[in-house]
Amino acid sequence: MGATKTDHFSNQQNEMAILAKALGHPARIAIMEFLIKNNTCICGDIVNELPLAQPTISQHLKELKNAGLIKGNIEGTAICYCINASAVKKIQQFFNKFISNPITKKSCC
Amino acid sequence: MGATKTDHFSNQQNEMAILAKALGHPARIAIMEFLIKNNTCICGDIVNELPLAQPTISQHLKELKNAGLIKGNIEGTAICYCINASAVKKIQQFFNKFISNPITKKSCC
DNA sequence: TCTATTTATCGTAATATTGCAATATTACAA
DNA sequence: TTGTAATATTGCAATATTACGATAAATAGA
Repeated sequence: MGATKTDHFSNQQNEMAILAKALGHPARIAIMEFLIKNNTCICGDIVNELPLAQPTISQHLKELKNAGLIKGNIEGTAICYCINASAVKKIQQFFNKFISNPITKKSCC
Repeated sequence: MGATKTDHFSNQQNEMAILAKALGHPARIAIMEFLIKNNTCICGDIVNELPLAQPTISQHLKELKNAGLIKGNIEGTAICYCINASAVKKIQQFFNKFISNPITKKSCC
C-alpha cells in the first residue's frame, strides 16, 4: 500500500493531519521559525539561511503553502512569504483539547 | 535521496519535527482524540473504533510512542495507552511563539 | 499443560517523501 | 530585445511510510 486511507477519517482529522505533516520536517520547522523572527520573509533569505539547495527550499515552501500554513505574495522578482495565522490558531485549538482535559492530569500510566 | 538531513538542524527543530510528523496521519490524530475522550485507553478499543487492521494500529501506536506523544502501560493481557502531557505542552509552547509575535498580526501578505 | 485473548513483529507490496541538478518561468532593467 | 536575478518545475535516484496477512510472544484462565 503506502497510501493513507483518508476517506475513513473525518475532515477535521484529515485537516489536522495535513497541517501536522507539513510541519513534520526540520527544514519546514526552521522556515516557520525564520518567518516569525524576520520581517523580510523573502525566499532568497531562507535559501541563504538553511543548508539546503534552492529547489529543495522551494519545494518545502510549496508544501507549507499547500497545507495553508504560509501565504505567498509576489513582490517584483522576489516572493514574500508569511505565516497564515488562522492555520496556526487551528493547531492551537486542537491542542487545547488535550491540556484542558482532566484525563491528561490523572494519566492512567 | 529521501533521507532527511537532520544533522543540519538544531535539536529543538528536529524534536518538534518528530512530534509533528508523528501527528501527520489522520489515524494517529484519531488515536490521540480517542485517548482523551475515553478513560479506558486499551489498544483493542482503538482497533474496534478505527477502520484499520490490528497490525496497522499497533504500528501507529508504536510511532506515537517513539515520538514520545503517548505512554504505554501493561495491564494483564491488555496494554493501556495514554497521552504524554509533557510532549503536548512542548508543542503548545512552540505555537505560542507564533501567536504572541506581532508579525503574525501585521502579516506582510 | 492447553487454549483463548491481546498485542507485537516480520515480510512485503504499493506509494510517498526527500534532495538536487538541470531547466523553465517570471519580472525587471538596460 | 537582451541580460540578469529570483523562484518554480521537472525528472530521477535514494529512502521512508503505509497497510496488512501471517505469525510470534505474552498472559490469563480452565
